[in-house]
Amino acid sequence: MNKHWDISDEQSLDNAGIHVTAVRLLVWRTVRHHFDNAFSMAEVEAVLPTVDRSTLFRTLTLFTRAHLLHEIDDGSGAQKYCVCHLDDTRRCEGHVHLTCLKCHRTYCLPRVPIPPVMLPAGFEPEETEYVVKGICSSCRRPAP
Amino acid sequence: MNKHWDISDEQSLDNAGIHVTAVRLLVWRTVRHHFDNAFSMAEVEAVLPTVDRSTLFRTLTLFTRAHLLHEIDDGSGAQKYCVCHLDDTRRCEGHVHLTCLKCHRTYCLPRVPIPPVMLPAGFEPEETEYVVKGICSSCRRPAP
DNA sequence: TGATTTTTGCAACCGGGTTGCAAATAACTC
DNA sequence: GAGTTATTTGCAACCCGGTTGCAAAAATCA
Repeated sequence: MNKHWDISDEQSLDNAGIHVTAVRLLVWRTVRHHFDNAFSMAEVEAVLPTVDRSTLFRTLTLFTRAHLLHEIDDGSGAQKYCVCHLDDTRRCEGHVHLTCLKCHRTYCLPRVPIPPVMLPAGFEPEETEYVVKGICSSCRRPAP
Repeated sequence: MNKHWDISDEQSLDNAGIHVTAVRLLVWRTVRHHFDNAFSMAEVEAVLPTVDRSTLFRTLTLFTRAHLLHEIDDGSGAQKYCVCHLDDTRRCEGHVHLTCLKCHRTYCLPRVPIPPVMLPAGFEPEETEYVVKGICSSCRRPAP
């Protein structure tokens, strides 16, 4: 078992072929441990005010290309990212996402694959986005 | 049979409870007859340079609230709109969309409903976005 | 150590969306 | 039809998220 949560933060960057630097390690630690669901660049920025916006953008892009993160487009206007939690054997893409219209949090459902549909002949699919918008459980029952 | 394409442009605005003005009629005629697939505000703007951006935005928002248009979020960064072509009895929402990564055109598949998935208990769904990104047939076989 | 590559921060820019406000237009009232 | 009020429109400006050019800083190589 060589799952992500068994290896150190430095290791996982290195395994992904990413040259480890102080900033990258800081960003990676933050997105890995600070957020329990999908996050936007602005949210990371708020937690790490020392890291510049452009650096953050380039770092997140780098992580995404290395398949450490995957991008979610939840319609909020801001690109969201989520740490890939599945084993290497299975791509962490192709699953359903939930997004709350009230608190604007976005959740991955990594165990719920996107059901396929019949596409018109001639269209060559590459990836599919399945986002359910609604009210999440924490927003339905407000804090007592 | 009282389908949209049987009644005049003024009529369909009026039927939707929209107060008809010159600009609104112009915009409605354009989006109805000029585009064969989903369009962005910028595209309408390019066709109607006399109409101001803010007016266009407010008009499209008005049409959307009146269910003459529906919004599509295809991940291009720009909000897309599409004329609702189905009868009043069926909502024109809840179908699959295609978007081409090359030409950035977005197509409605109004006859392909979104297959449902099992959602976690406590989440109250309101609407679902199902967008397939890929290469459309016109982009696969380039013009001879 | 000095030269070269990579990474980072700063500044500025871009596109799409959105708002406040005043002018223009339309609708009411007398 | 003139005067008043409400609605619609255009202008300007702003906001936000994303993105790029460039030079300073840091790391790597020789």
